[in-house]
Amino acid sequence: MFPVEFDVEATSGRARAGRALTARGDYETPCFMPVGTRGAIRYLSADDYHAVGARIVLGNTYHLMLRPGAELVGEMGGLGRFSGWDGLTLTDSGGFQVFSLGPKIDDDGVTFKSTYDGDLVRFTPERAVDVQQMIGADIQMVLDVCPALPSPPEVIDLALRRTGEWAQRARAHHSRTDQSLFGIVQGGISPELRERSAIHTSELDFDGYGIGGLSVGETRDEMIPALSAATAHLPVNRPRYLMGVGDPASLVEAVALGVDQFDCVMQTRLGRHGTALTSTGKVHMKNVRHARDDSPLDAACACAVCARHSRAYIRHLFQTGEPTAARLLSYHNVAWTIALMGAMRAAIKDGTFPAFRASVLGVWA
RNA sequence: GUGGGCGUAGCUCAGCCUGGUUAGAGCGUCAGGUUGUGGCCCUGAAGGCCGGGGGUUCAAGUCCCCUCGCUCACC
Repeated sequence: MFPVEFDVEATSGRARAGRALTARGDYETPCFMPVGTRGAIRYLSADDYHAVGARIVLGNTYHLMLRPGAELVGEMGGLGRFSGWDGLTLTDSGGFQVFSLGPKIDDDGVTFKSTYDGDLVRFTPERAVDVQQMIGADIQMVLDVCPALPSPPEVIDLALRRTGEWAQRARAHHSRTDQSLFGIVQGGISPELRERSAIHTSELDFDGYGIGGLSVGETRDEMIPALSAATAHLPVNRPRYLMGVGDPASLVEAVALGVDQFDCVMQTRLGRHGTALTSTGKVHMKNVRHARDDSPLDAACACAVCARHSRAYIRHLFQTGEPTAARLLSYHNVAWTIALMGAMRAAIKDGTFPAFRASVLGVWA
Protein backbone atom coordinates (compact mmCIF):
# COMPACT_ATOMS: atom_id res chain seq x y z
CA MET A 1 0.00 0.00 0.00
CA PHE A 2 1.40 3.35 -0.98
CA PRO A 3 1.05 5.74 1.95
CA VAL A 4 -0.77 8.62 0.34
CA GLU A 5 0.03 11.95 1.79
CA PHE A 6 -2.68 14.50 1.45
CA ASP A 7 -1.65 18.11 2.00
CA VAL A 8 -4.39 20.56 2.76
CA GLU A 9 -3.23 23.75 1.07
CA ALA A 10 -6.17 25.99 1.91
CA THR A 11 -9.57 25.72 3.54
CA SER A 12 -12.84 27.60 3.46
CA GLY A 13 -15.04 26.33 6.25
CA ARG A 14 -14.88 22.56 5.78
CA ALA A 15 -13.94 22.87 2.09
CA ARG A 16 -10.34 21.97 1.25
CA ALA A 17 -7.99 22.67 -1.59
CA GLY A 18 -5.33 20.02 -1.45
CA ARG A 19 -2.75 17.86 -3.11
CA ALA A 20 -2.65 14.08 -2.89
CA LEU A 21 0.40 11.98 -3.63
CA THR A 22 0.40 8.54 -5.27
CA ALA A 23 3.41 6.41 -6.24
CA ARG A 24 3.35 7.77 -9.77
CA GLY A 25 2.51 11.39 -9.13
CA ASP A 26 0.20 13.78 -7.38
CA TYR A 27 -3.14 15.35 -8.12
CA GLU A 28 -4.76 18.59 -7.05
CA THR A 29 -8.13 18.70 -5.38
CA PRO A 30 -11.05 19.25 -5.61
CA CYS A 31 -10.80 16.87 -8.53
CA PHE A 32 -13.22 15.37 -11.06
CA MET A 33 -12.23 11.98 -12.45
CA PRO A 34 -13.86 11.02 -15.76
CA VAL A 35 -15.08 7.45 -16.07
CA GLY A 36 -13.54 5.05 -18.56
CA THR A 37 -15.24 1.85 -17.47
CA ARG A 38 -13.73 -0.48 -20.03
CA GLY A 39 -10.43 1.30 -20.47
CA ALA A 40 -11.62 4.35 -22.40
CA ILE A 41 -13.69 7.42 -21.66
CA ARG A 42 -16.39 6.84 -24.22
CA TYR A 43 -15.70 8.68 -27.46
CA LEU A 44 -12.42 10.10 -26.16
CA SER A 45 -8.84 8.95 -26.52
CA ALA A 46 -5.87 9.36 -24.23
CA ASP A 47 -4.78 12.50 -26.09
CA ASP A 48 -8.13 14.02 -25.24
CA TYR A 49 -7.72 13.22 -21.55
CA HIS A 50 -4.89 15.74 -21.38
CA ALA A 51 -6.77 18.29 -23.43
CA VAL A 52 -9.85 18.22 -21.20
CA GLY A 53 -7.63 18.62 -18.16
CA ALA A 54 -8.06 15.17 -16.63
CA ARG A 55 -5.51 13.99 -14.12
CA ILE A 56 -7.09 10.69 -13.00
CA VAL A 57 -9.24 8.42 -15.16
CA LEU A 58 -11.35 5.58 -13.78
CA GLY A 59 -11.58 2.02 -14.95
CA ASN A 60 -13.93 -0.67 -13.71
CA THR A 61 -12.61 -3.90 -12.26
CA TYR A 62 -15.65 -5.99 -13.08
CA HIS A 63 -15.75 -4.97 -16.72
CA LEU A 64 -11.99 -5.12 -17.32
CA MET A 65 -11.73 -8.48 -15.59
CA LEU A 66 -14.23 -9.95 -18.03
CA ARG A 67 -12.84 -8.15 -21.06
CA PRO A 68 -10.01 -8.18 -21.89
CA GLY A 69 -9.09 -9.86 -18.58
CA ALA A 70 -6.99 -8.58 -15.69
CA GLU A 71 -3.98 -10.75 -16.57
CA LEU A 72 -3.93 -9.34 -20.08
CA VAL A 73 -4.08 -5.74 -18.84
CA GLY A 74 -1.25 -6.56 -16.46
CA GLU A 75 0.84 -8.10 -19.25
CA MET A 76 0.29 -4.97 -21.31
CA GLY A 77 1.84 -2.88 -18.56
CA GLY A 78 -1.21 -2.05 -16.48
CA LEU A 79 -4.28 0.01 -17.16
CA GLY A 80 -2.51 3.32 -17.78
CA ARG A 81 0.11 2.02 -20.18
CA PHE A 82 -2.37 -0.30 -21.89
CA SER A 83 -4.67 2.62 -22.64
CA GLY A 84 -1.89 4.98 -23.68
CA TRP A 85 -2.60 7.26 -20.76
CA ASP A 86 0.33 8.61 -18.78
CA GLY A 87 -1.79 10.31 -16.14
CA LEU A 88 -3.16 8.56 -13.07
CA THR A 89 -5.72 5.77 -12.93
CA LEU A 90 -8.17 4.44 -10.37
CA THR A 91 -10.19 1.25 -10.52
CA ASP A 92 -13.57 0.88 -8.96
CA SER A 93 -13.79 -2.51 -7.35
CA GLY A 94 -17.00 -3.76 -8.86
CA GLY A 95 -18.92 -2.74 -5.77
CA PHE A 96 -21.27 -0.61 -7.79
CA GLN A 97 -22.09 -3.61 -9.96
CA VAL A 98 -23.30 -5.21 -6.74
CA PHE A 99 -25.93 -2.49 -6.91
CA SER A 100 -26.53 -2.25 -10.63
CA LEU A 101 -26.40 -5.93 -11.64
CA GLY A 102 -28.09 -7.45 -8.60
CA PRO A 103 -25.84 -10.48 -7.95
CA LYS A 104 -26.26 -12.99 -5.14
CA ILE A 105 -24.52 -11.65 -2.03
CA ASP A 106 -23.34 -13.69 0.94
CA ASP A 107 -21.03 -12.95 3.84
CA ASP A 108 -17.99 -14.10 1.90
CA GLY A 109 -18.58 -12.31 -1.41
CA VAL A 110 -20.81 -11.93 -4.44
CA THR A 111 -21.66 -14.07 -7.45
CA PHE A 112 -22.36 -12.27 -10.70
CA LYS A 113 -23.77 -13.59 -13.90
CA SER A 114 -21.48 -12.10 -16.55
CA THR A 115 -23.14 -9.41 -18.61
CA TYR A 116 -21.11 -10.62 -21.60
CA ASP A 117 -21.71 -14.35 -21.75
CA GLY A 118 -23.76 -15.35 -18.71
CA ASP A 119 -20.91 -17.16 -16.99
CA LEU A 120 -20.98 -17.07 -13.20
CA VAL A 121 -18.28 -14.79 -11.78
CA ARG A 122 -17.30 -15.12 -8.14
CA PHE A 123 -16.00 -12.03 -6.40
CA THR A 124 -14.62 -11.76 -2.88
CA PRO A 125 -12.80 -8.87 -1.19
CA GLU A 126 -9.52 -10.72 -1.67
CA ARG A 127 -10.24 -11.54 -5.30
CA ALA A 128 -11.12 -7.88 -5.95
CA VAL A 129 -7.74 -6.84 -4.53
CA ASP A 130 -5.86 -9.46 -6.56
CA VAL A 131 -7.61 -8.50 -9.77
CA GLN A 132 -7.03 -4.81 -9.18
CA GLN A 133 -3.37 -5.43 -8.41
CA MET A 134 -3.10 -7.11 -11.80
CA ILE A 135 -4.92 -4.29 -13.55
CA GLY A 136 -2.47 -2.04 -11.78
CA ALA A 137 -4.21 1.30 -11.41
CA ASP A 138 -2.57 3.85 -9.13
CA ILE A 139 -5.49 3.66 -6.75
CA GLN A 140 -7.80 0.73 -6.12
CA MET A 141 -11.03 0.57 -4.17
CA VAL A 142 -12.15 -2.10 -1.73
CA LEU A 143 -15.12 -4.26 -2.67
CA ASP A 144 -18.18 -2.86 -0.94
CA VAL A 145 -21.91 -3.50 -0.82
CA CYS A 146 -23.91 -0.64 -2.28
CA PRO A 147 -27.63 -0.95 -1.53
CA ALA A 148 -30.28 1.01 -3.42
CA LEU A 149 -32.02 3.85 -1.63
CA PRO A 150 -34.49 3.69 -0.08
CA SER A 151 -33.84 0.25 1.37
CA PRO A 152 -35.17 -1.25 4.63
CA PRO A 153 -32.93 -0.59 7.68
CA GLU A 154 -31.91 -4.24 7.89
CA VAL A 155 -30.64 -4.11 4.28
CA ILE A 156 -28.63 -0.94 4.95
CA ASP A 157 -27.31 -2.44 8.15
CA LEU A 158 -26.26 -5.69 6.52
CA ALA A 159 -24.55 -3.78 3.67
CA LEU A 160 -22.72 -1.71 6.25
CA ARG A 161 -21.57 -4.75 8.23
CA ARG A 162 -20.38 -6.62 5.13
CA THR A 163 -18.65 -3.53 3.73
CA GLY A 164 -16.81 -3.13 7.03
CA GLU A 165 -15.73 -6.77 7.25
CA TRP A 166 -14.72 -6.81 3.60
CA ALA A 167 -12.70 -3.62 4.05
CA GLN A 168 -10.67 -5.33 6.76
CA ARG A 169 -10.08 -8.38 4.56
CA ALA A 170 -9.09 -6.22 1.60
CA ARG A 171 -6.72 -4.19 3.74
CA ALA A 172 -5.04 -7.34 5.03
CA HIS A 173 -4.77 -8.88 1.57
CA HIS A 174 -3.42 -5.88 -0.34
CA SER A 175 0.32 -6.22 -0.99
CA ARG A 176 1.35 -3.97 -3.87
CA THR A 177 3.38 -1.17 -2.36
CA ASP A 178 3.22 1.09 -5.42
CA GLN A 179 -0.58 1.11 -5.40
CA SER A 180 -2.91 2.97 -3.05
CA LEU A 181 -5.98 1.38 -1.51
CA PHE A 182 -9.10 3.31 -0.56
CA GLY A 183 -11.74 2.09 1.90
CA ILE A 184 -15.41 2.88 1.39
CA VAL A 185 -17.95 4.35 3.82
CA GLN A 186 -21.55 3.12 3.55
CA GLY A 187 -24.64 3.70 5.70
CA GLY A 188 -27.48 4.92 3.49
CA ILE A 189 -28.93 8.29 4.42
CA SER A 190 -28.54 7.79 8.16
CA PRO A 191 -26.00 10.20 9.72
CA GLU A 192 -25.54 7.79 12.64
CA LEU A 193 -24.67 4.86 10.38
CA ARG A 194 -22.44 7.06 8.23
CA GLU A 195 -20.56 8.22 11.31
CA ARG A 196 -20.13 4.68 12.55
CA SER A 197 -18.95 3.52 9.13
CA ALA A 198 -16.52 6.43 8.76
CA ILE A 199 -14.97 5.75 12.15
CA HIS A 200 -14.70 2.03 11.58
CA THR A 201 -13.21 2.45 8.11
CA SER A 202 -10.75 5.08 9.32
CA GLU A 203 -9.49 2.72 12.01
CA LEU A 204 -8.30 0.41 9.24
CA ASP A 205 -6.02 3.24 8.03
CA PHE A 206 -6.57 3.39 4.29
CA ASP A 207 -4.76 5.71 1.86
CA GLY A 208 -8.02 7.46 1.13
CA TYR A 209 -11.72 7.06 1.70
CA GLY A 210 -14.55 6.55 -0.71
CA ILE A 211 -18.04 7.54 0.32
CA GLY A 212 -20.35 5.17 -1.51
CA GLY A 213 -24.00 4.37 -1.70
CA LEU A 214 -25.15 7.92 -2.36
CA SER A 215 -26.95 9.30 -5.40
CA VAL A 216 -28.66 5.98 -5.80
CA GLY A 217 -32.25 7.16 -5.47
CA GLU A 218 -32.30 9.67 -2.61
CA THR A 219 -32.71 13.45 -2.93
CA ARG A 220 -29.86 15.86 -2.41
CA ASP A 221 -31.49 17.04 0.82
CA GLU A 222 -31.34 13.47 2.10
CA MET A 223 -27.78 12.99 0.89
CA ILE A 224 -26.20 16.08 2.51
CA PRO A 225 -26.59 15.16 6.23
CA ALA A 226 -25.32 11.63 5.60
CA LEU A 227 -22.36 12.97 3.65
CA SER A 228 -21.65 15.56 6.32
CA ALA A 229 -21.58 12.90 9.02
CA ALA A 230 -19.14 10.83 6.99
CA THR A 231 -16.61 13.58 6.20
CA ALA A 232 -16.74 14.85 9.78
CA HIS A 233 -15.29 11.54 10.97
CA LEU A 234 -12.68 10.89 8.29
CA PRO A 235 -9.02 11.79 8.84
CA VAL A 236 -8.00 15.24 7.65
CA ASN A 237 -4.80 14.09 5.97
CA ARG A 238 -6.37 11.63 3.55
CA PRO A 239 -8.40 12.30 0.41
CA ARG A 240 -12.18 11.79 0.49
CA TYR A 241 -13.85 10.54 -2.63
CA LEU A 242 -17.61 10.83 -3.14
CA MET A 243 -18.32 8.00 -5.52
CA GLY A 244 -20.56 8.41 -8.51
CA VAL A 245 -21.71 11.95 -7.84
CA GLY A 246 -21.25 14.61 -10.49
CA ASP A 247 -24.17 17.03 -10.81
CA PRO A 248 -22.87 20.56 -10.28
CA ALA A 249 -25.03 21.33 -7.24
CA SER A 250 -23.94 18.16 -5.45
CA LEU A 251 -20.30 18.77 -6.40
CA VAL A 252 -20.23 22.20 -4.82
CA GLU A 253 -22.17 21.06 -1.76
CA ALA A 254 -19.92 18.05 -1.25
CA VAL A 255 -16.78 20.17 -1.61
CA ALA A 256 -18.26 22.50 0.99
CA LEU A 257 -18.46 19.48 3.31
CA GLY A 258 -14.83 18.53 2.74
CA VAL A 259 -14.96 16.08 -0.17
CA ASP A 260 -11.90 16.13 -2.42
CA GLN A 261 -12.61 13.99 -5.45
CA PHE A 262 -15.48 12.68 -7.55
CA ASP A 263 -16.31 10.52 -10.49
CA CYS A 264 -19.50 10.41 -12.48
CA VAL A 265 -20.78 8.94 -15.73
CA MET A 266 -23.32 11.72 -16.10
CA GLN A 267 -21.00 14.02 -18.05
CA THR A 268 -20.40 11.50 -20.80
CA ARG A 269 -23.85 9.94 -20.68
CA LEU A 270 -25.52 13.35 -21.07
CA GLY A 271 -23.00 14.19 -23.76
CA ARG A 272 -23.77 11.05 -25.75
CA HIS A 273 -27.45 11.81 -25.64
CA GLY A 274 -27.41 15.50 -26.41
CA THR A 275 -27.31 17.49 -23.16
CA ALA A 276 -24.59 20.07 -22.52
CA LEU A 277 -23.53 21.32 -19.09
CA THR A 278 -23.03 25.08 -19.22
CA SER A 279 -22.56 28.03 -16.89
CA THR A 280 -26.27 28.79 -17.29
CA GLY A 281 -27.49 25.23 -16.70
CA LYS A 282 -28.32 22.20 -18.81
CA VAL A 283 -28.83 22.78 -22.51
CA HIS A 284 -30.59 20.19 -24.66
CA MET A 285 -28.71 20.43 -27.89
CA LYS A 286 -31.31 18.55 -29.93
CA ASN A 287 -33.80 21.33 -29.34
CA VAL A 288 -34.83 23.21 -32.46
CA ARG A 289 -34.00 26.56 -30.89
CA HIS A 290 -30.30 25.87 -31.50
CA ALA A 291 -30.75 25.21 -35.22
CA ARG A 292 -29.46 28.63 -36.29
CA ASP A 293 -27.40 29.49 -33.21
CA ASP A 294 -23.85 30.38 -34.18
CA SER A 295 -22.70 30.74 -30.57
CA PRO A 296 -20.67 28.12 -28.66
CA LEU A 297 -22.12 25.67 -26.15
CA ASP A 298 -20.94 27.93 -23.36
CA ALA A 299 -19.40 31.32 -24.02
CA ALA A 300 -17.63 31.09 -20.66
CA CYS A 301 -16.00 27.73 -21.45
CA ALA A 302 -12.39 27.52 -22.57
CA CYS A 303 -12.56 24.00 -24.03
CA ALA A 304 -11.55 23.18 -27.60
CA VAL A 305 -15.12 22.41 -28.66
CA CYS A 306 -16.39 25.78 -27.48
CA ALA A 307 -13.45 27.46 -29.19
CA ARG A 308 -14.31 25.97 -32.56
CA HIS A 309 -17.89 24.76 -32.93
CA SER A 310 -21.33 26.38 -32.95
CA ARG A 311 -24.48 25.11 -31.32
CA ALA A 312 -26.02 24.95 -34.79
CA TYR A 313 -23.33 22.55 -35.99
CA ILE A 314 -23.52 20.34 -32.92
CA ARG A 315 -27.29 20.17 -33.18
CA HIS A 316 -26.98 19.22 -36.83
CA LEU A 317 -24.60 16.38 -35.92
CA PHE A 318 -27.11 15.06 -33.38
CA GLN A 319 -30.01 15.34 -35.79
CA THR A 320 -28.16 13.33 -38.39
CA GLY A 321 -26.78 10.78 -35.94
CA GLU A 322 -23.12 11.57 -36.51
CA PRO A 323 -20.94 9.93 -33.82
CA THR A 324 -18.93 13.15 -33.67
CA ALA A 325 -21.92 14.76 -31.98
CA ALA A 326 -21.55 12.47 -28.97
CA ARG A 327 -17.81 12.95 -29.00
CA LEU A 328 -17.92 16.76 -29.01
CA LEU A 329 -20.49 16.97 -26.22
CA SER A 330 -18.75 14.33 -24.11
CA TYR A 331 -15.53 16.24 -24.52
CA HIS A 332 -17.12 19.52 -23.55
CA ASN A 333 -19.02 18.13 -20.55
CA VAL A 334 -15.90 16.54 -19.09
CA ALA A 335 -13.77 19.63 -19.74
CA TRP A 336 -16.48 21.86 -18.33
CA THR A 337 -16.75 19.84 -15.12
CA ILE A 338 -12.99 19.67 -14.62
CA ALA A 339 -12.88 23.45 -15.08
CA LEU A 340 -15.64 23.77 -12.49
CA MET A 341 -13.48 21.85 -10.02
CA GLY A 342 -10.52 24.07 -10.85
CA ALA A 343 -12.65 27.14 -10.18
CA MET A 344 -13.67 25.70 -6.83
CA ARG A 345 -10.05 25.05 -5.95
CA ALA A 346 -9.13 28.62 -6.88
CA ALA A 347 -12.07 30.00 -4.89
CA ILE A 348 -11.08 28.03 -1.79
CA LYS A 349 -7.54 29.32 -2.07
CA ASP A 350 -8.48 32.95 -2.56
CA GLY A 351 -11.26 33.01 0.01
CA THR A 352 -14.22 33.42 -2.35
CA PHE A 353 -15.64 29.92 -2.09
CA PRO A 354 -18.87 30.89 -0.26
CA ALA A 355 -19.80 33.28 -3.06
CA PHE A 356 -18.77 30.76 -5.71
CA ARG A 357 -20.87 28.08 -4.05
CA ALA A 358 -23.88 30.40 -3.96
CA SER A 359 -23.53 31.22 -7.63
CA VAL A 360 -23.35 27.55 -8.62
CA LEU A 361 -26.38 26.73 -6.48
CA GLY A 362 -28.20 29.68 -8.04
CA VAL A 363 -27.96 27.98 -11.41
CA TRP A 364 -28.15 24.30 -10.50
CA ALA A 365 -30.06 23.87 -7.23
C1' G B 1 -55.96 -2.04 -73.05
C1' U B 2 -57.38 -6.26 -69.49
C1' G B 3 -56.93 -8.22 -64.64
C1' G B 4 -54.99 -7.93 -59.58
C1' G B 5 -52.80 -5.26 -55.35
C1' C B 6 -52.18 -0.74 -52.70
C1' G B 7 -53.74 4.65 -51.24
C1' U B 8 -55.11 5.83 -43.10
C1' A B 9 -49.91 10.77 -38.82
C1' G B 10 -43.60 13.32 -41.73
C1' C B 11 -42.18 7.64 -42.86
C1' U B 12 -43.54 2.22 -42.52
C1' C B 13 -47.99 0.17 -41.52
C1' A B 14 -52.48 -2.03 -38.14
C1' G B 15 -57.78 -1.43 -38.25
C1' C B 16 -61.84 -3.08 -43.38
C1' C B 17 -63.70 -9.67 -44.11
C1' U B 18 -68.11 -9.29 -39.63
C1' G B 19 -70.26 -0.91 -40.03
C1' G B 20 -71.10 1.14 -33.61
C1' U B 21 -67.41 5.58 -27.68
C1' U B 22 -62.90 10.49 -28.98
C1' A B 23 -59.15 6.09 -35.65
C1' G B 24 -54.09 3.19 -33.26
C1' A B 25 -48.68 1.33 -33.24
C1' G B 26 -43.43 1.61 -34.37
C1' C B 27 -40.00 5.06 -36.15
C1' G B 28 -39.31 10.35 -36.73
C1' U B 29 -40.36 15.40 -34.61
C1' C B 30 -41.00 18.49 -30.07
C1' A B 31 -40.31 18.86 -24.58
C1' G B 32 -38.43 16.64 -19.88
C1' G B 33 -35.56 12.84 -17.17
C1' U B 34 -30.57 10.36 -16.86
C1' U B 35 -25.19 10.22 -11.04
C1' G B 36 -18.78 4.25 -8.69
C1' U B 37 -21.71 3.55 -17.85
C1' G B 38 -23.68 -1.75 -22.58
C1' G B 39 -23.87 3.77 -28.01
C1' C B 40 -29.16 3.10 -24.01
C1' C B 41 -33.53 3.53 -21.46
C1' C B 42 -37.88 6.13 -19.24
C1' U B 43 -41.96 9.99 -19.24
C1' G B 44 -45.03 13.47 -21.70
C1' A B 45 -46.75 16.29 -26.14
C1' A B 46 -47.83 17.78 -31.08
C1' G B 47 -49.28 15.70 -35.54
C1' G B 48 -55.10 12.51 -39.49
C1' C B 49 -61.18 16.31 -44.76
C1' C B 50 -58.71 7.55 -43.40
C1' G B 51 -56.75 9.84 -52.03
C1' G B 52 -61.47 12.50 -54.16
C1' G B 53 -66.83 12.35 -55.26
C1' G B 54 -71.51 10.03 -54.88
C1' G B 55 -74.68 6.21 -52.67
C1' U B 56 -76.77 2.60 -48.83
C1' U B 57 -77.64 3.10 -43.49
C1' C B 58 -79.95 5.68 -37.36
C1' A B 59 -74.51 5.30 -38.03
C1' A B 60 -69.14 4.48 -43.14
C1' G B 61 -61.80 4.32 -42.39
C1' U B 62 -64.97 -0.26 -42.80
C1' C B 63 -70.33 -1.97 -47.52
C1' C B 64 -71.69 -0.41 -52.98
C1' C B 65 -70.70 2.73 -57.51
C1' C B 66 -67.67 6.29 -60.08
C1' U B 67 -63.05 8.64 -60.33
C1' C B 68 -57.69 9.95 -59.55
C1' G B 69 -52.78 8.21 -58.30
C1' C B 70 -48.99 4.39 -57.47
C1' U B 71 -47.68 -0.61 -58.50
C1' C B 72 -47.53 -5.75 -60.45
C1' A B 73 -48.95 -9.38 -64.07
C1' C B 74 -50.73 -10.38 -68.87
C1' C B 75 -51.32 -8.44 -73.90
